[in-house]
Amino acid sequence: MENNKKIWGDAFERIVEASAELFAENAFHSVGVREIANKANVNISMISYYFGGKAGILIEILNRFFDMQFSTLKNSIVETDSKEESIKRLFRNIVDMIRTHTNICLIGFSDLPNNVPEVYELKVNKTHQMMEIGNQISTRFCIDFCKDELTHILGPAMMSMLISHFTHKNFISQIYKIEFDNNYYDTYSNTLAELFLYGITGFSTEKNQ
Amino acid sequence: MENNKKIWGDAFERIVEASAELFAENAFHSVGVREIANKANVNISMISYYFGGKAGILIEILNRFFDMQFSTLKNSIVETDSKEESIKRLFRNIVDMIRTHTNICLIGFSDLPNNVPEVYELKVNKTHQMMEIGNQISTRFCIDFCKDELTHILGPAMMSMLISHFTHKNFISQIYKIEFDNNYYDTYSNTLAELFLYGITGFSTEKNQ
Amino acid sequence: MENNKKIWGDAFERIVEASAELFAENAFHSVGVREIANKANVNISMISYYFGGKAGILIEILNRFFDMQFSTLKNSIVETDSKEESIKRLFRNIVDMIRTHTNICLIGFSDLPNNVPEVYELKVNKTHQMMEIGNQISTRFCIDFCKDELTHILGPAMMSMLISHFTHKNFISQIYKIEFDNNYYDTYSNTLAELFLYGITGFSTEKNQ
Amino acid sequence: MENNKKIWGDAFERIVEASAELFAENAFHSVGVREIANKANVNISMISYYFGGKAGILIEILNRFFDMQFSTLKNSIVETDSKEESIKRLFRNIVDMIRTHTNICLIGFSDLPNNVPEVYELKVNKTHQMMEIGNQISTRFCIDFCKDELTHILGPAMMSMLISHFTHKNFISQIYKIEFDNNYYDTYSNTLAELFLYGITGFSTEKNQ
DNA sequence: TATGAATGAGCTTTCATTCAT
DNA sequence: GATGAATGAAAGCTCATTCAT
Repeated sequence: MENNKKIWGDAFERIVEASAELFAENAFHSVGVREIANKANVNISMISYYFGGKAGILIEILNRFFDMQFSTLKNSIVETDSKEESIKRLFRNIVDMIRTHTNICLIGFSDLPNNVPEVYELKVNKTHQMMEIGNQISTRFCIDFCKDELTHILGPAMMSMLISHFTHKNFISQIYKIEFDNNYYDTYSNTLAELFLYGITGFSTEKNQ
Repeated sequence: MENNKKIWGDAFERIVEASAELFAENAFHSVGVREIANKANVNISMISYYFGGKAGILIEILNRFFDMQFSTLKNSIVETDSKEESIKRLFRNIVDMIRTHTNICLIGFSDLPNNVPEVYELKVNKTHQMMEIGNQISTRFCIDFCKDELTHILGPAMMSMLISHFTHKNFISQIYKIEFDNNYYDTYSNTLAELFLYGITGFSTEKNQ
Repeated sequence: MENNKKIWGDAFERIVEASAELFAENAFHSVGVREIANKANVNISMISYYFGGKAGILIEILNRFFDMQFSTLKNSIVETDSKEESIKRLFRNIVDMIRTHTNICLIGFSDLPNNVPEVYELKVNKTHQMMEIGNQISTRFCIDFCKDELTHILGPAMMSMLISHFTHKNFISQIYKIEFDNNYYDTYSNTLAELFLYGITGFSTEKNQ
Repeated sequence: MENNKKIWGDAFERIVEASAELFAENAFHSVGVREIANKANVNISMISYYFGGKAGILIEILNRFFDMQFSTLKNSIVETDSKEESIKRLFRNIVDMIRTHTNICLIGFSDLPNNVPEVYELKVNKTHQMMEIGNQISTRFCIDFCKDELTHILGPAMMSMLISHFTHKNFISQIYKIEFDNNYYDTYSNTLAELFLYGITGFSTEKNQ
């Protein structure tokens, strides 16, 4: 498929982008191929032609998501970092990733459809790989405190924490009149990193000093 | 509707329960009314009869979820608690709530459909109420460290952290052979409470002592 | 059924009236029993109970219509009338009938559903009786000019002419700002009677004198 | 839509014809899309594809009807005609139109559904146009006798008279054993024209001479 | 008599996909 | 490569009617 993308016109890419936008806003099953084809400005039958069906687009998006996520995590491991620097760099990188690829990340982190076999399998496989990477990261800077069996608690907890703002963003912006700019996301990333490092007690101390 | 439930037969309740199970497993839009009617063992037209349409079931479930969530949060505020006791009690109560009403909670915490106007409005309203309760809780035991503007970060982060395990449960259980019993959830609740209180640094210290 | 009406409460009558109103405005098949029951303020099942089904209401209405129509026509024959008096009296009586029982007449004159066997049969029977009455009327005052085979042309033509205003009333009143009062209907009845008697040529002469 | 008809297959036309037949026999609301699709020998979803829904077919038919009716009326105005020739030509042309397009005309003249907004609007618009054309015709050959305010009486009366036979045809043919051939319709058209011109008095004189 | 929950067949419309061109 | 007409299944919903109470 990677090869075909070069041969095929940019219709392929337009479909992916349109779908990412639509799937991020509404559930996979509630987005129709007509809607996608419309937004992408391509003929309906191109979706089956390029992707073998609607699910194929989701697979493509998920593959991109997981590739991106894995490389972001791996690239965040810097040997010379202290534990605090590690976590802060990690959180900053993840937040950057989500900000620059919000749609794809919202889709990747959301509850994916379990009733589409291909998607389900991919999710199982990638979750498995994710856990391994999580272990590597734990090993890197948490070796002295994280028991193995807790990886599966702290890992998902950390990722869920980080994405939570983006899934609630629309609602939060209706209530609090906040401008979500670079400054905001620096604070966001740091606040959660410090929460993760020192908890609300340590966090408070630091902030109030 | 609360009154009607007593008058109406238990078909009403069977529909709610079947739907909760199905909506928890797959997205709202990918569950059909025929599937619901089958599982609930009722005639398909009873869904419109009782709920005015498929969306009505989701509204009923969401109302139950938010009622439950609000009362759980409010009931977790005990004046005599220390900060640590507060957080631990809160986390324990939320985990209990999720365990006893897993389906409803998975639905309530998940990305709800934005393209169903009634559901969207309810979500906006309830998110607003939720933020107010979050503020009350912050005020109760975080007054000395939580700046107001951080409620909207820590609140969603906390809830997302707590639900994260349940959304990943099926995948985790395929990888790690863990028995999810009372002991497990005591640990789970405590681990996250301590993470939230002291971060991974304080957490590790305590655990390793 | 005549007997039952006295025994039964006025629910029977309320159903007939509500249905007449609804059937007059919209086609029989597009009016639901719920709508009828609502408007008549009775329980849905009363319709089947009293009338044996939705079609039963239409049958009741049609029977009333044909009874009314037949007696109106018969009562319009006055031995001592001249031909002109006959026609004018006839037209006046029919217009009166339509004005006082507009809904029932609109239903009776409209295209009745052919796909409801009971209704179809009734329509065939009553049309047959109607033709006989038409013949009697022709015989009474048209004997010298109407060949038998023309009854089936002039009869329907006359009735259609007379009802035509009422079927178009809503549209006409949107275009011409006319008050439909007693005066209007005197003119209406007379205009058509004269048209029927003398045609537009005779009619014009008379009017312009 | 006129353009598309050429591009689209003859499925479009088959749907229109099948629907015209069915709508002419039974009310719009009592004809199902399955029935139409069956008769037209097309897939059921083609109805939404081509017409956007069942109502779209009716709109198409009504547009054809009104176009046809308007051009028939306009084409019946011949400058050199005497008043009698005018009316006779007009009636002959209308009867011809109804005979060659019976189904469409029966639909167009019948009580259209008021509860389909698009249809209702079209009916209002076209009735308005129809009245204007009626005025033109009155002006042409009735200028000396028809007061303006009577157009809305004589116009509908005339059209209703002419269509009346076709709506009663099935019932009439069950009672009178008449062959409805060219001769019959020549008589039919002439009888009504003379009725309209001279009334039953003049009519009888002429016929009996 | 009167109720309203329950039924099952039916409705129109939309779905993702295919195929001849 | 690309089109858009065509397909058949399934979607959510409404229908008139029935039945136990």
